[in-house]
Amino acid sequence: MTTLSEENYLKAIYHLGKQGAVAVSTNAIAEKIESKASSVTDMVKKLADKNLAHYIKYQGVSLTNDGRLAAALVVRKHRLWEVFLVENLNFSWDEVHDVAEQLEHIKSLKLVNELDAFLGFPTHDPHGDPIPDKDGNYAPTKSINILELEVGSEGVLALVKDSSDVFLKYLNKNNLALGDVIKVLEFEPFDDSVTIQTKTKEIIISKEVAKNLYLSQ
Amino acid sequence: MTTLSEENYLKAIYHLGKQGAVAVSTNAIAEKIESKASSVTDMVKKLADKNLAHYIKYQGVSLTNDGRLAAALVVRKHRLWEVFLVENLNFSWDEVHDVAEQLEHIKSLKLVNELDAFLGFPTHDPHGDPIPDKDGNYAPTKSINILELEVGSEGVLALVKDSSDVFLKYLNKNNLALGDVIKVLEFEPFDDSVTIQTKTKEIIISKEVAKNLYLSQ
DNA sequence: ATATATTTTTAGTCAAGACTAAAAATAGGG
DNA sequence: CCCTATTTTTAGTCTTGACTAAAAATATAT
Repeated sequence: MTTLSEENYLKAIYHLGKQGAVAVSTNAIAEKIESKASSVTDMVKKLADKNLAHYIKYQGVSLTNDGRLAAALVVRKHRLWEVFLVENLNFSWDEVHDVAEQLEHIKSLKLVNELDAFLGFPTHDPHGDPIPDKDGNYAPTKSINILELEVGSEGVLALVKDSSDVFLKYLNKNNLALGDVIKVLEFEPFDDSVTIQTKTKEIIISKEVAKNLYLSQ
Repeated sequence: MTTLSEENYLKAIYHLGKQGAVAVSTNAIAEKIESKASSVTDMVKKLADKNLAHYIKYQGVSLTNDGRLAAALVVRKHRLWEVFLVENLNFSWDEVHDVAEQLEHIKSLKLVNELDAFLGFPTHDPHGDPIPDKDGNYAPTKSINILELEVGSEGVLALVKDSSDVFLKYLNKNNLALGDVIKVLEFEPFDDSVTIQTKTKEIIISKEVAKNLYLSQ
């Protein structure tokens, strides 16, 4: 059985592992989890003892199959609860994170799977992130970042990578939501900002914003 | 902010306080919570420091107004989640306890209150226990124990006091559920067993069982 | 009323998980 | 290739919440 703290480390390694790196560094985990490298070293040894992680001193960490499945289950729970909060309890997409962060640690296989069924087996959470199935798998996402599109192309806003409430509130303010049709009108070479056509108006978004918006076509 | 452990102590004192006693004994709490008296002493001091409990050495513990409200909120959450599990996630009444025991510690006022609304503001959980409102209050229950009825009187099964899965499974096996009409047919003086008419058949229940069944009329 | 039994508290440990400061290993630049 | 900067680990502490064993207070019984 995994503790709450172990689950948070597994999740951090899981997410960091997704973005390329074969082995994740102690410091990267510490930063993600807002703790210190020394604490990470301790915990990572424990995960290795439990056969949840591969760990070689000074060489970084990666998940074992067991560890990856455990992490995926936490992510699955997190995202299913987010759907529940938005669809059934009138939460908005910028309010769900902290609560889902707690709910993801509730231990009951029946609970997760019944919740999944109750929600109609959703494939994505309110931010467009994919929901892993019981075995930790999900269909590879094919959405593409705005910065990689051609001028004139359009698509549907399918994923926002940053789920912080500051960013989501920015999107709310600009009337941008998942499912909206967006058209790329112009790239500005000076600062990499992008002019886009939203469902209500034309707006200029900075590179930092554009980096977090993914469209499906 | 209360910790998970503090909340469990508050809940124990709250429940023990309901059954009469003005001040609850260290040993009683230890037994309820399956810990040791010495651990209870430590925690109770902490609760007193936080103004959640009144505590006099060797004299027992009681809750302050703040403590009682905090405890009632935990109970409120526990019972609301039980309703959700049974009504929406296909849990049966003997499966909900362990999961609700975890869910009751999720911290989010919005979550509790939205859940309450989603469920249609239920007044009782699946075992017939009353659900406290936001302020910790609930209508006094007027159901009466089977052992206090007259022969020939009947009522609706409104509350089962023991919510352990062993007991609930016994009731399932005998086809007894909340809302069923039950008639008292005979009291046996030798062992205080009771013959009752259920919706399907006549059965004899032991004193131990009868003690836990409450009818409303 | 005093001796004994029971309950409660105190004192001292322990494990989990986090931290700081210092030591060790690795990486990078000249 | 060596010297320095950075990263990672180790060693030692701290806090929370629990425990055991011993001491202190209270309750009970003759």
